[in-house]
Amino acid sequence: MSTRSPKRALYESFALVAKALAHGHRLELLEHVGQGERPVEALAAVAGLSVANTSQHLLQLRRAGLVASRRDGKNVLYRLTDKSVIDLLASLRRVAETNVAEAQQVIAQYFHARDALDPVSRTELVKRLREKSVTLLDVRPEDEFALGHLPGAINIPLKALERRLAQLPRGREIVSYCRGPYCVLSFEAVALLRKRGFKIRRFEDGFPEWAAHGLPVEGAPVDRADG
Amino acid sequence: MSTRSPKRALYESFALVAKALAHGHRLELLEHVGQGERPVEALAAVAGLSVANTSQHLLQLRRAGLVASRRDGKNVLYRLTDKSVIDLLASLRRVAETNVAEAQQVIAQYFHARDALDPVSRTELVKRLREKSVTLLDVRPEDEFALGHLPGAINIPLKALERRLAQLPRGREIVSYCRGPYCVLSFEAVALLRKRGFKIRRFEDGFPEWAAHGLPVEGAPVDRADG
DNA sequence: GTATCATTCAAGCGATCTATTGAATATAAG
DNA sequence: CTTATATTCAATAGATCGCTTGAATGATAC
Repeated sequence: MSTRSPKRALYESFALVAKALAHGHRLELLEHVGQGERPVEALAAVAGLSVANTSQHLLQLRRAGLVASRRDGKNVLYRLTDKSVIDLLASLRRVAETNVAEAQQVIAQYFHARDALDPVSRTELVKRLREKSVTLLDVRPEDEFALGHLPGAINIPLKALERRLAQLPRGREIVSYCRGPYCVLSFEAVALLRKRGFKIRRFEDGFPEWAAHGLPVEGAPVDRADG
Repeated sequence: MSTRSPKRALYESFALVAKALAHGHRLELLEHVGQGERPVEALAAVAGLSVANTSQHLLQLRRAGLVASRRDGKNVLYRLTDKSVIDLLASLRRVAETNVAEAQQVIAQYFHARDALDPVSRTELVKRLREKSVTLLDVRPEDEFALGHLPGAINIPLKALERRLAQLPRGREIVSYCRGPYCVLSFEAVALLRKRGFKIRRFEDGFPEWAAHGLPVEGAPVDRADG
């Protein structure tokens, strides 16, 4: 391996991590793994990939130290190794959105309402929750909600939103969130609910970022000290 | 390009940035570009690569938005696009050093004295400089020093250190720094000077990180508002 | 204009990466 | 022990990447 100088060897180790990030499918898998511990099959389903392919990508992510796995009966559950992975993904997004024309174009075109949706920052959300002045809406699928969610959030998956409007408050401000800063679910939730006359804004991050900053979460399995 | 869904298109843009980081040579080039604006030839020389190869790598970095370039006479000068690139590199290093066995091994073996060298944090260094209780030593080559350095630092390139010991204070504490957290120059400087009886510690980061945090620098060309 | 220097482009070959397929392994259930 | 299920391994073909070579471009100097 390290037939080169230590300097080179170190750069190659860093490159190994970057290589693991260097594929759209793996970045998508990381976002899904970030919602909580899940088996390969479930990750394949949400990412729209074959199981074998998903397995290969996950193994690559594991070799790079970005995810870890444990066996649970017939399943192998994958999780992020570390909060530092969330930071890395955030840095990657930031560079792309400030410096890559194609990313800016996609964001402008499909996430156009981005600023118009009046995003709520993490610190603002913490404050608003403390003073109980907002209703939190989690629009992810039920199984992801079950793996952990922001405290007090109600879960109405985007697909069910239209027929469950009655569960949402009319006067009170709502803040919706989902898997991360570029997860479409809460973008669409805000668009839909505003059309229906609700007062709603978007949380600028998602569940994994919230948890990675050490803020309280509900419904998550205990973070077992691994062996 | 984006025949896929916007979500996929966005992931692919992010992957494009990661791809640019996914090669040891490009990471090394980024560290050198981070010292200041330099022509291709100079970068090729410090990185030990052919000019053509260096040019290709730099073009890839440019496509990914990590570096920018401008022509100055016969030369094309490359620079980092943005402070966010420094953050990204720092995040990448952090993940590798906490989660990748091979990186940990190299660090333990060749940068062994890492903790023993008693690194000085950025905030501590700011404080010590304010109270003028340390001498700052920049051990990078002269041309890099000329492109910008920490305020008040004296420049003695590592190669010249042994014959210029007289320029260093005996009683006073010295802090040395160079290109970044894993640049070997200041590791070796500390090792050498301690053997010679000097009181010296290592700054945990390097010049680019200092500058990226908005701290004052000296000797740098003005940051022209680009066109 | 011609000569010179720095950089980039274009083509090519070997090496690496990706997705698929079918077989192998590990665990659980009957 | 046999069967079923989840995941991984092994082999493969096609695509992409990395480096070298030699030619082309851009800018300066004469």
